[in-house]
Amino acid sequence: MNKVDTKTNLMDAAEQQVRQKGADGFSYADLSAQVGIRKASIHYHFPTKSDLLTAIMARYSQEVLTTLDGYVDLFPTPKEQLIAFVAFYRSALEEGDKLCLCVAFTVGRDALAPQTRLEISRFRDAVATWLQNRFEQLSCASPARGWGEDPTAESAATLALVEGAQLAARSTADLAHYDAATKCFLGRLGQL
Amino acid sequence: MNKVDTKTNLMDAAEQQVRQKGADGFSYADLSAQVGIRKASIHYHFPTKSDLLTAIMARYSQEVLTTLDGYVDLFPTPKEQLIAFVAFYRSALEEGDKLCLCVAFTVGRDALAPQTRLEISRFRDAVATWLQNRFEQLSCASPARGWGEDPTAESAATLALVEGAQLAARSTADLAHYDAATKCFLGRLGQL
DNA sequence: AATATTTTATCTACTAGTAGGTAGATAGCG
DNA sequence: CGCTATCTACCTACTAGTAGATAAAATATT
Repeated sequence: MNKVDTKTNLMDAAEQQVRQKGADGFSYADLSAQVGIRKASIHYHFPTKSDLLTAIMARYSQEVLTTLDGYVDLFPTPKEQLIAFVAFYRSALEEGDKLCLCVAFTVGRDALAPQTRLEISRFRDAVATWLQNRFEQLSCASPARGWGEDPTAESAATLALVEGAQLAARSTADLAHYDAATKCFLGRLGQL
Repeated sequence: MNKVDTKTNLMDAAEQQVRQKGADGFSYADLSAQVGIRKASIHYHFPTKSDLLTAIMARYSQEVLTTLDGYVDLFPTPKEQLIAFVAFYRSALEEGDKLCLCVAFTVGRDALAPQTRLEISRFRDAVATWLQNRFEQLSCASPARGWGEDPTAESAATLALVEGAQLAARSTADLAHYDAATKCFLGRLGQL
């Protein structure tokens, strides 16, 4: 079905746009040019821009959380799972010109529809919980090494670190800034 | 001089708007209503929006760097200076509805004028250098404690942490998220 | 000191272009 | 025929920015 693909194409284009320029940084006209469909036709698939934004946030959330859960099966230790987490947030930057959708949405958060905001905070909570579980396992596996004394705080700090590292990289479109910001964390992980 | 104040009022209003909603999130009409001047009159003071954005970034940069340099004189140890740094980024959040101007600009960075971008990256570099100097002093004062082995990396990590913590707080307009994200860092500092 | 000129800061009124969104026609398909 | 997906054509509201008038204040000239 080519018809269904149009919807996916629109979501792909919109996600890319938001991650590059923010929710206010693109228009249905931009999408129209990118997907090769008339501007008005977009409204058939997504009646309002809010619908579109909510849809891409929900899809993004699902995809990322599936990936993270996959890491739990894929890597045997919490240490390796956390390394994969940092690498995943690095890969989300692509050429240094994109951010995590969640980060891109946060700046203009007040102008978003409540449903979009809900999707965003659900995502953030889920990622934080995932991280917290990793740190809890870490404290069981190798206690009293400075890790896992407060898995909740470690989780919040790690999420802030990778999101902040994305901002640093985005500010000059240079992935080296991401690597610099995450170096110490990875170094401390490596000592386990 | 009331005349000069108008310019300052415009910059104050614009800075607040950008930090709340991003550069694309406000218009000259919004500013007009806020400052009590006709929309067209704003162009007298700032011919283009880019001029205005560059001006507020330059002013912000100067103010923040002056504050940070003040901390070096105000607090005797790098440890206390770093604690003040984390507190300063917390205070920039105000009620949880504002971000560091630099963070707010970074999402829509591609659409900004080159001069604005320059001002942003200069600011980022200056803050990173300030942090690096603190970590270098820290490694002299109390070496071999896990700190200061790589002041450059510690600096990048700390900047990413506070900026990421701001995002976390902004996402739910709750300062507690900032505190959670910075708790481990402050805890590790406190052990010195 | 009185008058003329320029500058400053604002206004009203307008432009071209873009935003998100709507109405209604149309083409293809089961 | 009815449904899906698209189109053309349009709307209203808003965007940044411009043109030109105006009143007051600062500066220069007589």
